[in-house]
Amino acid sequence: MTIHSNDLEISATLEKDIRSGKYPIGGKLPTEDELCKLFKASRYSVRQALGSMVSLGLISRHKRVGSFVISTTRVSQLIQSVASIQQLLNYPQETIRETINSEFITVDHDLAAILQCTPGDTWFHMVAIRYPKGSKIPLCQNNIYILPQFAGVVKHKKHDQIPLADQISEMYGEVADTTQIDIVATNIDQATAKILKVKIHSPALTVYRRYANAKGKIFEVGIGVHPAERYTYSFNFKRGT
Amino acid sequence: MTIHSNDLEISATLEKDIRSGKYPIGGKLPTEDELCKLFKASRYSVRQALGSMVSLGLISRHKRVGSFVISTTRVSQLIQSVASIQQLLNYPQETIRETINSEFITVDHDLAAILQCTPGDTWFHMVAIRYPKGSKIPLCQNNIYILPQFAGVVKHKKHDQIPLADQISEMYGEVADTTQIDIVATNIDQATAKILKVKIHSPALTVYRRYANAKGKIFEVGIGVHPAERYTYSFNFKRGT
DNA sequence: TCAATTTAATTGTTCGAACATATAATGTCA
DNA sequence: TGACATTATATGTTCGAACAATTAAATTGA
Repeated sequence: MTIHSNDLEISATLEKDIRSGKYPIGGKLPTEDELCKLFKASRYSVRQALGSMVSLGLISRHKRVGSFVISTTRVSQLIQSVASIQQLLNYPQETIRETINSEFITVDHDLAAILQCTPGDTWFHMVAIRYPKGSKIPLCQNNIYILPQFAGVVKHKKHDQIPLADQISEMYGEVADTTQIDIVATNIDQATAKILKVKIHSPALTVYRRYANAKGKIFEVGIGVHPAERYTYSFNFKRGT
Repeated sequence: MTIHSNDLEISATLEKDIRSGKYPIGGKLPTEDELCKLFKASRYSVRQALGSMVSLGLISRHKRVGSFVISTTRVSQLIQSVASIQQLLNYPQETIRETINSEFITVDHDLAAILQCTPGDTWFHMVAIRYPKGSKIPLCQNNIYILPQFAGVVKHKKHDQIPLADQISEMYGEVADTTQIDIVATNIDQATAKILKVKIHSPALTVYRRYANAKGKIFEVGIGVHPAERYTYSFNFKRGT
């Protein structure tokens, strides 16, 4: 293609040499200068090549020291990425959340384990039902617990339309850095069965969502109970790099 | 820090200008040459800056045309990434898979919907039970379907220890490009209840895993039935960029 | 011997220049 | 008018050079 030897040729050759064992794991690659002479290329191209190998997880580089082989194969990861917290739950677009109760509570022993906090702490508790738009059949029951300082979200004008975590982010600047999701199979108890209009003990998917900020502090926990036939948790992974 | 104006200053300034509306969405940034004069920097630094803005999802660039603003805020995504297919199921490290049956089958109408193939196709079907190491209590029952040309995996020496998808990748070079996971709550039927040593109709988590190659062709489908109290599907997301 | 200082090797950043490449816009000709 | 060729323009790639920054190793000194 081009008249110069380029960064792609260089990294491809080095990658081959690493796989072949010429540069073993833990071994040191030639310095940039040596590679320039080896490939008759400029330092620019050599550095482009080495840079791409770093991002592929093949080598690491250190000032004053050099480049070292850390793997013979590219790190290839399966990645799921979602644009918003709402997508994590992949509800059909058009669903409505209706809050049926909200109050400040004192955390007991059992709840403390779920919220990963200390018994006696105060949290704000909301119970909500989610319906498909225009339908009377509830999709799920949601128990939502948030730190008391964020209780003001109930006054948000679009309160019932956008996810609570987004409201908290918008109103208080507390942003979900990590989101942990646990999914378990359960039987629906009597009280919930009545709300969801299903038979008692029918199977359900219960989804725990824990939102934590960058410091690891959990500020919202949602517990969704979904009748089995009304909800499938579904997602997919794509191989990266 | 440095005596030159650098790529970070340039991209920071441009990002600010985009947020302030100086360069609105859909608008065109100055050309590289103009930016060089504007920032009194070399084209190298300008291009570094523009490159980073592309990867942040702020602008797009086109030869002969220029750079265009596509967003006023960085794309910030929640990302789950796993290193291996095994982690997708997050079984405890030490579990054993025992194959209790394997045969070639002809796909009927119902199964065709699950395998997303045509009724009458031939697949290879295996039934396996997974146990915690040293225990007699089964963790789950697995129905695994693979394309017939990969049936040779049963002869693999470590057959019962490494994930099937990894074996197929190793023996046949067919690699999972995308993996779709569907999770539903179910009741355990009589036959499965006996195998898993639980009461009939007790709740279970059923996990469908569909592995497809880069062309989108599904080559393995696994259906795992996990008694509720023995398994929780759990994962977490971290905010990217 | 050991701590502080200096040296030197290597990667990191930036520059100016040249040429390659893609393509929108323009021009040409039947 | 419309198909085809040409041109101009902006981005894409590579070069050689200079200096900055970091830090392992060597040197120095008490």
